[in-house]
Amino acid sequence: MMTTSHGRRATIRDVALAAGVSISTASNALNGQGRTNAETRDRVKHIAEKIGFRPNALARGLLSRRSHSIGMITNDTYGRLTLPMTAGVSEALVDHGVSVFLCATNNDPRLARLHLEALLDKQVDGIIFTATRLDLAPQVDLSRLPIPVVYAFAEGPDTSVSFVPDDHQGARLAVEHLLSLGHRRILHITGPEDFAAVRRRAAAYRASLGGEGEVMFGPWGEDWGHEAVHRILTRPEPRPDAIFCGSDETARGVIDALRDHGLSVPSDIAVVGFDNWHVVAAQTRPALTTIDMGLKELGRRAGLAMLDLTQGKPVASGINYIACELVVRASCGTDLAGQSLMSS
Amino acid sequence: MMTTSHGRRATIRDVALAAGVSISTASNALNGQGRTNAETRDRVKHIAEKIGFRPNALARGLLSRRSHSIGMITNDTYGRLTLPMTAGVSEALVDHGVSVFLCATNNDPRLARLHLEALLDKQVDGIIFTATRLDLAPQVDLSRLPIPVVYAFAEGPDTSVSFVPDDHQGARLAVEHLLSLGHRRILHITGPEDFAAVRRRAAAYRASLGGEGEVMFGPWGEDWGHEAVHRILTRPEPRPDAIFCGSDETARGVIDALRDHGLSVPSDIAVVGFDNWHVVAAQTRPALTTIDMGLKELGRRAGLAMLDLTQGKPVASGINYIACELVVRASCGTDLAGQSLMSS
DNA sequence: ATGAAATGCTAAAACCTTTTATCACTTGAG
DNA sequence: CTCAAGTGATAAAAGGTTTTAGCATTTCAT
Repeated sequence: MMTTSHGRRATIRDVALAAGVSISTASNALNGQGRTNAETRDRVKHIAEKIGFRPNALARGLLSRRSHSIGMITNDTYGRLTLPMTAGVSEALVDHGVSVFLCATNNDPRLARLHLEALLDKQVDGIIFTATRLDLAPQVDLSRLPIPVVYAFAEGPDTSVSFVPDDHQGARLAVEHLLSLGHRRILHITGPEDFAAVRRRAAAYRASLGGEGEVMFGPWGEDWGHEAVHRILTRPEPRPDAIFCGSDETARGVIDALRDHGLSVPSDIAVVGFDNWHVVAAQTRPALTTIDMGLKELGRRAGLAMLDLTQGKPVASGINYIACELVVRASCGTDLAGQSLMSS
Repeated sequence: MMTTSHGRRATIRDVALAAGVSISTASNALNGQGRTNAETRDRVKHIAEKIGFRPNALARGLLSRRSHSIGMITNDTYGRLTLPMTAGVSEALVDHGVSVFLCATNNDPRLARLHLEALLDKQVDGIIFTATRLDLAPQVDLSRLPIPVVYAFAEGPDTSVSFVPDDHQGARLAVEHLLSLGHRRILHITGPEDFAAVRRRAAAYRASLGGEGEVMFGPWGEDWGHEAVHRILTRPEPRPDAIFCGSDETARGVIDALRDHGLSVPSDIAVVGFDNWHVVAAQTRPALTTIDMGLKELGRRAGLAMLDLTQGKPVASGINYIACELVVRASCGTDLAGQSLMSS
């Protein structure tokens, strides 16, 4: 990183001086604007490169009214959801010179307001709001801002642009995978019913089974998996041959409980999870077949939408559902095993 | 958020116009600089508040050469370590109007360079480098930057300022907890020896046992926990009465394996982990007693150091070790149980 | 040879704020 | 009554960039 003799970063003034041209000519040459002699242009560019000139984004932003930075507001201090999404946003934008301010509000309205004010003062080109839960509202009013707002893993008002995982499609993917492996008595053990995502997954599960099926709602966490398994094994009805879980944690609890009861996964009962939370899914024994919500892709999409918005391009408002993916590990048997089971 | 009639954000010009004073007077009044009549000052302030004036940080930064933003560069896409630290940094700085750019490099040198250039262009006041591993070097050269660099959960060159968890003290905490509960044959099952943190924890473990003890190095993950337990249970020597694990994941594997072998935790063997990674530690059965590295506090400290550096205050270079904390859950028995065991 | 058009460059304004130097005016002391 | 000091306000410069309008100069067609 070169600097001029007086220690500061090289400015376009230094370039102009060294090239023996005016500041405007230097600017024109570097940006390909106006009428410039090819020879002059090359000379200026060469000198700029030599002394390591890079335009001051503050000055540029002041003039263009675009700071090339956006704010991301999250209530997540833990990181499981936010960081993959932020990485996706950032990845989509860094090639366009846009950087991302990350603001963790910790669910504190005061902090949220403080962060928002700082972002607006810094003239961010837009704001992406993210939550740990689809149906969680921001702690500050984002509806009357003079800049575009995009919701990622959150649902904004109808007129806004939102990106959320396609829970419906994801749940269908899970159930259809089980069906394709020949399972018919599929149970759904999931989280609390007041979560929007939980209700959607349950609805899709029922739809995939033609309206049949049984859903057990409960708290998040492994304990509920244990508890739910205990309940179904101590009742008379026929046992399920597969369990679709609303989260990887629940699935892990379920699998551990099944083992404790002497049942083997996947040969006695197949299990599929939801989240593809690596630390849980990969470490479960057997490793968990589960649904990946594509958070990084979701972030990337949100970032691209933001880019269009800041460039004045029209973006369709409403909710964009990002497709989930099935990640096959061992807890349902492999696809091959499934095939042979079908053909036998 | 009020705006002027022409739609843009209110500027100090609007304030001056509305108050019937010059721009300089308005600025002086708002900032308490220069000589200003008390009555004028109040009037200007009142009007500024009324029309919702907030100074443009870009213009201000251009003049003061302080952008009131810093960059945070991480190679972590997963978030377990980075987000708590970022939240800590952000929390320490938001009250001073400083915002944080988060840059996930995904371990890609090209991306790292791109991010760094964008940060420098935006005139960030400093950069905090973070890694998922203490002994991981940045993918770009940070040693010749014109702005201060702080290392968080990473060790920079001698002349720089670094913050890392006190692995030594943390490991001692774990071993001493086990000793205080009456355990004497304490085994250490941990990660790969080429990790700096692993070697430190192992050294502290040995030191706490007066140079005795046995360390089993292996890969991270639960599998290694299973494998290690299998080894020690199939050999003739006397069994350990406690196991100190180098990570919560390993600890979970250990506990599960012990249960599989018919041993009970904590009554047969006590187990303590390292990380306090909530999803693992809280869900393990029994819930894991473990060491918390205080990542948020580490981030806060790094943020405060950065604040001092950007204000030209001297900051001692070198490595700052942040104290770990013991989090008691159930896998060693409770402290009370320990007390009664000692007194019996 | 002459007017029009094209070419290459530059001065100046604009973005918004803070600070410095300066001006006009009042007050108080001698 | 005069001079010095103090008071309250302001014009202008500075920070770094881009863009607009304009100025010479050259080229070309007539």
